[in-house]
Amino acid sequence: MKTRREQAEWRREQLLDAALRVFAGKGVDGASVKDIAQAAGVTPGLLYRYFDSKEALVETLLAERGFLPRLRELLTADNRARPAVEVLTELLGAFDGLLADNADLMAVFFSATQARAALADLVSEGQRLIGDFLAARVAAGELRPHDTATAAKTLFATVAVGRRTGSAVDVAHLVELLFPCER
Amino acid sequence: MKTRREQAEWRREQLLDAALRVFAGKGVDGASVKDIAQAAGVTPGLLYRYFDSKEALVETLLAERGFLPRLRELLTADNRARPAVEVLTELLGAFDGLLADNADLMAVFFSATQARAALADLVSEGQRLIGDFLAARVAAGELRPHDTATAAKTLFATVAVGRRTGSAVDVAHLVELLFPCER
Amino acid sequence: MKTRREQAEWRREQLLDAALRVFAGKGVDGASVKDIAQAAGVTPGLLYRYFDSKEALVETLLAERGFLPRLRELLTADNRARPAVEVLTELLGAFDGLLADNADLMAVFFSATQARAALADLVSEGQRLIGDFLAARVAAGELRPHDTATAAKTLFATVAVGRRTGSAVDVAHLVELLFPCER
Amino acid sequence: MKTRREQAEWRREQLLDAALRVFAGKGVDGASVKDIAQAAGVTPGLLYRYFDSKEALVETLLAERGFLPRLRELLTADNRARPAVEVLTELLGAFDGLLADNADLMAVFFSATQARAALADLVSEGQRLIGDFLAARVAAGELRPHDTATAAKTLFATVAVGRRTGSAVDVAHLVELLFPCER
DNA sequence: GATGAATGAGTGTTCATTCAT
DNA sequence: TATGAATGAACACTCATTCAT
Repeated sequence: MKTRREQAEWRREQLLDAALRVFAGKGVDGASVKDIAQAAGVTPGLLYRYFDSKEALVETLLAERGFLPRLRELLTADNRARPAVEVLTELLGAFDGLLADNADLMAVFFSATQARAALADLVSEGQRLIGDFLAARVAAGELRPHDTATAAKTLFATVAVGRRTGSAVDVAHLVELLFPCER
Repeated sequence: MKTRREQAEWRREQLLDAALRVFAGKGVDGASVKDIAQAAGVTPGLLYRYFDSKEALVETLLAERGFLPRLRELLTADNRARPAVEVLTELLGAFDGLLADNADLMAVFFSATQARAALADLVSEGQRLIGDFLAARVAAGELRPHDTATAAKTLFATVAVGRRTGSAVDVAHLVELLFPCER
Repeated sequence: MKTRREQAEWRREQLLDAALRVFAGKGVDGASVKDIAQAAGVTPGLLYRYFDSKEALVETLLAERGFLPRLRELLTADNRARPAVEVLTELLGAFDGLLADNADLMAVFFSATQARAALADLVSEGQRLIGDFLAARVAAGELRPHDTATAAKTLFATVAVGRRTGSAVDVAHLVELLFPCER
Repeated sequence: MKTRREQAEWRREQLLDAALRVFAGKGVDGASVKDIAQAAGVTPGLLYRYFDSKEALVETLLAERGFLPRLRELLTADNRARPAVEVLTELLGAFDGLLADNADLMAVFFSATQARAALADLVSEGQRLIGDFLAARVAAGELRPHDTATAAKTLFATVAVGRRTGSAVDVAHLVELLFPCER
């Protein structure tokens, strides 16, 4: 037996779930509030008890369901004891999985006309985190000195575009390609 | 004095121009037929003499204004006589410029929900062309044998995401990073 | 400590107060049940324990808060001993004050589409009462015989329109104007 | 056979007619755009080719159908050669007729929450015009000096309230009442 | 070739009202 | 007694589209 509080929280999440699904399928502009409500099995009016407007719903979705936090966790884990190439391979694999798990959210990012800033933030944050990791390994003498910023961008972009365009990337090959002397 | 035929062709192009501009700014779903007509300085009704529907307009736009032809030109130019790294650097620079020149079209691709297939085609074609180029050079002994497909994906993706997220890529660094032993 | 009965009565009055305020500000159609509930510091649902519908609330408001009773008191006070002009001046002043005190209610009357009958009743009752007063004074020989009905209408209307349009009436001047020979 | 221009003008007037009728019947807030469109025998969407919004429609109605212009004509006619009382009687009769002819518009004025300023303007303009007329006659020695401003308010208000509440005023009696010595 | 009047289905949003808690 | 989740119908307004002119 749910308390009222729990029920409300559950409904909110349910609406966000439905919105994510519908937005991913039809695009933010292409999806109607009615579509979302139907996907959630409720009336359109109810949506407005939980979100001020369709726009507010989109923003909430991007803010609460963004995977930046999880990305941050992933990249800041303590892995100083392991070889850089191993960690990198694992990292990119995990990132790729993250994108796969959040394909819908990716689509929302790309379709939301006003959310470009959020998209740019996401990408640059990811690049910065990977760049920091690489720089640390260079400083430790483990990786050859090179342009870590560009390397980070390259890694991130390759995985992301692979996901976006539906052609998965062979992560092991990618790392080997970018760090050939570490064999 | 234009012939009837020329006038019609001119108006068609004008409408496509306007559509490209407006779609890029507001997204395909966010832009109305009225918006496009206004941008072209005509009445919405006129649009239907040239295109069957808004949807048909989008499809025509993607089909006729796609920059794949120009990308193909770029990559198939005869450059066997020049060093691979030099050609690659020039190539990626030109590709970056192509994306910059067609920022509007990129935005349409990303915003058009049904255009994912077209987008994937675009990307994979580009990757294939670059991949072929790299493979030829490996075969010629000029580049070290490596995973050319992944390298192509990487190059393409890095430039594209750089454009998409507004953070330009230093192409020279990128090539140097991917082909360090070629100096 | 209030009894249950008292508490209910108090809440009812509180809701009517809030409704009067909100209706006056936004008009009957322009005000929502939510607006009224918020003004009363309760939930919309609660309103339906005290009134059957929004419409019923309006009707109750008009019926219970109408100032006809007070107008009647005012005009039927025993003032046979005082000069007519003095009484009239005082009377109109009091009426003017009554309208001022009930500006909100006036606004409700004017905005409630279905309340025209009530408005007409209010006005004609007022006119009748003033008319009776004037007639009595004519009969007593204190005022010159004239059309007392028209005089009553005139007095009443002038004060009411002054209130409605925000331009107060100088009651003393008005009486002097209508009964010039009594100086 | 109507030209396009004429047809458009005709439709605009037809929509204003319908709006006036519907607003008068249901009040401005109580009437929906659909109601008005139905009354005009068209689709709601069409209304927006002629007016920017419902609010704009109300404003246009008040501005274009206001009877102040006709009131002004009435009161500024050259009547210096005729006795004041005769002119006054005719004037008030005409004004009364004007209100009768525009009963719907009166209702709109009274029901439009935001149009109070317009109402006040209407009333004060009317009062000013009658006041000027009276003052001129006083200056000419035709009427006894008295408070012409209050007299004007009184005349105007009496007729207006009579119309508003459905109880017509006997204009002749009213003039006789206010100017008894002129007989 | 081009216009713009007109439509019907849709949009996001608000509202009066109900009822389990 | 009082809440607030939920609804269904309505709202003002926009849109893609048609067609007589």
